[in-house]
Amino acid sequence: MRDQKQQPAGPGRVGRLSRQTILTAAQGVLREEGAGNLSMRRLAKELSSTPMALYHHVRDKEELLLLLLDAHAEAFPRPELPEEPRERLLASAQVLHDILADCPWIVEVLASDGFVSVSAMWLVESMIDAAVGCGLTHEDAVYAYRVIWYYTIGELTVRFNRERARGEGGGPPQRERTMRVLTAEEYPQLARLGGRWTELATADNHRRGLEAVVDGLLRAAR
Amino acid sequence: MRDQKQQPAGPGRVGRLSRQTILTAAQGVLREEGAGNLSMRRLAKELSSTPMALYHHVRDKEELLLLLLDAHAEAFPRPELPEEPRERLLASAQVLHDILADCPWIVEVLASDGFVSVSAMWLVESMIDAAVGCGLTHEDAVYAYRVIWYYTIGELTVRFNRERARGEGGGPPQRERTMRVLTAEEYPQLARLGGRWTELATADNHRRGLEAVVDGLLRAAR
DNA sequence: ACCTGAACACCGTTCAAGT
DNA sequence: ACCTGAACACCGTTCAAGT
Repeated sequence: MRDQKQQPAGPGRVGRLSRQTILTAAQGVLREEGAGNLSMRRLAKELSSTPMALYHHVRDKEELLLLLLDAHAEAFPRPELPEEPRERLLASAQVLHDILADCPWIVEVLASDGFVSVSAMWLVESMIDAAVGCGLTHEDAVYAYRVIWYYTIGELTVRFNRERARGEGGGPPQRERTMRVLTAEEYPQLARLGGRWTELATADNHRRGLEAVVDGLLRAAR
Repeated sequence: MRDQKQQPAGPGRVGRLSRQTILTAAQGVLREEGAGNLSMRRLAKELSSTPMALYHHVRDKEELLLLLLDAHAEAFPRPELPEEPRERLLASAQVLHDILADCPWIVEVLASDGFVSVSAMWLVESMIDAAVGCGLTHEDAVYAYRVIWYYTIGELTVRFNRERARGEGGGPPQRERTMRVLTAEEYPQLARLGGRWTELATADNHRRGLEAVVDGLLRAAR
């Protein structure tokens, strides 16, 4: 895990709290009450401690979230990847997506310019290698990774937000959320866009778009 | 603008406040102090009113943001679009991106499953029409729109977050933000990913990725 | 070094009352 | 109908002190 070296076994486990106990408690809150309820104060309460005690073990909330992401990525099963480059690129990107799909709370942390977790860099490497194997220059392969990254987090952002709007994930009581979606009254031409506007986004469809994106990125290769 | 019909000229302009004055004030705060400082309370102060007064004109903060997005989209110049379908699809998607690129504050509202602003539905239609013109079925064209939408908001999310991390956009005093980026110490293989990891994401590069995505989506057409 | 209590500077939103 | 004041139920983070 990230920062292993800074806290190998020396300081950090003298007092009641440690990075590890904090992380475990955070995972508990996430599991029981959802991402919307994970706050430094809630977490302190969970540990029968004070908010400030936490700041002795993590710099701030963002670091905590990064640590959680890293732990999640590390625990995620590492599937066998195909050898054939294009298949390998697709499979790696799919794993990346699947890792993140389990973490609605990373939306707050998606800030970063790429996948930040050390525990998942093997995936980034796998994707770039596969793209090079497909005939892209190294620079184009890095760029291809970025485009796939954008597509992935775009899909996830929309997905998580929709779930949140529907009240999944144990958020607060969830007052009636009218799902502010365009109505035919506001926008008469809506019908032209085809029905089932909202029902199209499932896991399968992520794969389908992923294939299109990848093929587009590889179209000029070799 | 959205909800024009609900407040044509009847109620809503009797008291000191109206949707319009609130929107104008919000645009001011956005311009002067950035998205991070736009709160219902800040806005009430700007209008020398109370937070609750606002709730008489907008349902909640989300509606306010949607209204702002819609006004922005409406004010955005509507460029001439090329006739040729592929070029038209590319150009429409680029305009969609450019409209949103001016609104760092929409990240909070990107919840929605597609572009929600009525004032910009012409773009969605343009994209879907162009995709059909390229030989996609209507259903595939709608799906293509979604993939492009994911790519677009993914790119924007990363872009805005990077800007925020760098302290642009008039946020709070911005304490030293060490830009929690992977270091070579944490991840020795970092060099393999190529330098200029962060410098690749500019407007030009959005276009380049967009072309790849579009070509991938159109690859099986006709 | 590790933890506590109190405080700072905020949020969005609701309730009950005023005009 | 429109607006106010006070309150509810929170945030992340800092400061000064304790052991």
